[in-house]
Amino acid sequence: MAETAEDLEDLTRTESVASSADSPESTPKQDEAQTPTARANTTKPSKPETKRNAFTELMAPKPRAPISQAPQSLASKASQVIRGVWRGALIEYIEHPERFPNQVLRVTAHTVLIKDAFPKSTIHLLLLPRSPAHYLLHPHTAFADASFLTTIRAEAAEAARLAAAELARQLGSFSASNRARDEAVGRGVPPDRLPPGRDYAREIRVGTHAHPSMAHLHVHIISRDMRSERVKHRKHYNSFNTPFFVPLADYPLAEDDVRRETGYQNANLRRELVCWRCGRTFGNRFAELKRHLEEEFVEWRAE
Amino acid sequence: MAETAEDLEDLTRTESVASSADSPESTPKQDEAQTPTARANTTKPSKPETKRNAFTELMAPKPRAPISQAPQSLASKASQVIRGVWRGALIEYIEHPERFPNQVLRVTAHTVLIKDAFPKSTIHLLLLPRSPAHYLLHPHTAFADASFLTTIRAEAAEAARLAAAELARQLGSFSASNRARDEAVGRGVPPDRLPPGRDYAREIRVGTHAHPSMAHLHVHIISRDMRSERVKHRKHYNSFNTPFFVPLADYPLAEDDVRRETGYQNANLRRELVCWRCGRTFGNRFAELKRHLEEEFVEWRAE
DNA sequence: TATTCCGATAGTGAC
DNA sequence: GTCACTATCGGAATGAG
Repeated sequence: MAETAEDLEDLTRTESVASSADSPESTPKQDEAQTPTARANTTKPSKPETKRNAFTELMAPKPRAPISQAPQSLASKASQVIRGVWRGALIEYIEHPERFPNQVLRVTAHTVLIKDAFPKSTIHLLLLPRSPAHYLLHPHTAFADASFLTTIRAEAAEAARLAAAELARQLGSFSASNRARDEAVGRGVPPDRLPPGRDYAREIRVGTHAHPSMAHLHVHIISRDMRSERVKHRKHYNSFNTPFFVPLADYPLAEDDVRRETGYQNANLRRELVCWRCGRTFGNRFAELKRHLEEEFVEWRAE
Repeated sequence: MAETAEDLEDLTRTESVASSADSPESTPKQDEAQTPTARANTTKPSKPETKRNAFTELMAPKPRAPISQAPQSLASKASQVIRGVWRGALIEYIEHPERFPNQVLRVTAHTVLIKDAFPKSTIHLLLLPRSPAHYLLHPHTAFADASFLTTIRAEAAEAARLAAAELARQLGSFSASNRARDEAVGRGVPPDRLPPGRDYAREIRVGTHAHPSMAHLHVHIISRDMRSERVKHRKHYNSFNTPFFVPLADYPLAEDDVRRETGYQNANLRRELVCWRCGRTFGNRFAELKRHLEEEFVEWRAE
């Protein structure tokens, strides 16, 4: 899977959507921050050699919350509850996207787009709304707000285009239906005169999980394949391949939509495994599904 | 555990109970027997470098039983059913003890005494009755025969003495109550004038399993400790440390003895784990019990 | 429905 | 209640000095 990891690295460099990050990976200030008194609330990674992400960032040593504090709003208290536990890890990307130049792909007024730290497909991005009024809401609640939904949908569409372009870059050379375009690129044909290639946008899905584990609102932008060594158990797979995955297009959900029901969604996660591509069933035999997905991947990318 | 393995090797050499084995480990005939036509019913190990035991012996490739055979007695048919499957592996020790000089400790008119191939304690022997009229019976049935029981008991007692002597040899130097004897041995005191040491016979248990998996009647002669890397799961442990283990002294069982009941014995195998020495309970936490048994072993051998 | 580690549980096949 | 192998399932901790 090293190939995949390297290719995802490339994704940060291929597009014109430069992140707003402007701080270099390492600065003298970080070394100064090693003294406990200098750390205070702005946490820094204690081991510079550790690859930085929101998890290491969030879990970095910090003093216990002081007994005497300035009065807080209810909103910031809620945020405080989340901070410092894994459920709240995404807040770091939202509040400090510039700290993660390797993960953050795009920052707009409304969202931060990052690479999922544990991608479940060849391409797996997360779109994180920045609005504090929304970002701790359950997706079903947040996307009941029509205006907010419209905003996020537009950003998600842009993210999906980016994901499709990266998928084309990574897999285009394996694709039969993309061959003419691929060869034209090889001949130096300018972009505006290239023949249409495979429609990779069709292979990108956009949606939420019915029961997110990470507290902050996030929309998955994920390629169809489910080929990743990070897919390690049934729930990983079923969370993207049953109605537990709620397409962003389906929002707002009707009040009586069955997908709101906890029991129904828990059952979805425990369903028998079914190949997303050929429909073959695998019961509980996850390892067998994994081997099968490898074969399907080869055929899928060759379409 | 290499120490244990080596010490068990020693057991074949320490006592005067020479096995009846007289054939060397390897003969030219075995190589001749490699051709399929020469194998017939007397199976040979196909890979000479593999350490030989009844399992490799029994499982070695052999031709299917020929369609046309001489008429057989019912007894030999029963034996035929067992032959060639794991449940019948012990027959090789019974019929061909001379093939296993490293496993067989003693052969008498009535029994073969072997080292268990997967010992569940520091000392773990199996006493195999040679009587074809008994050796495929369930232990509860076989030991309802008073005369047979008397014979096997006498042999088992001898086997237990052998086991105790080997335990003393392996562990005597760690034992407080054995120190005087140990030091006397060191000073060259003749055996008949040695002070009494620790009573290792008390640490040897003799009995059967209520539901044996190996088809041929076998009596376990096992040291008390249960310290062995071959103890790998709960059933291994509980089969020796619940009423699933039936002391030979308890035979014949009464008709209404609860230990005859299948449901009761299956429950015994699934019981929560309890340390045989201190009575501490471990629920289902087998790994924790294993670590605890290591500590108990050190204290037990120091008694 | 975060991951990771450890370990308990279950099914299979065995020349 | 044979073993050995593979895998599934289940709980607990989760950073760092």
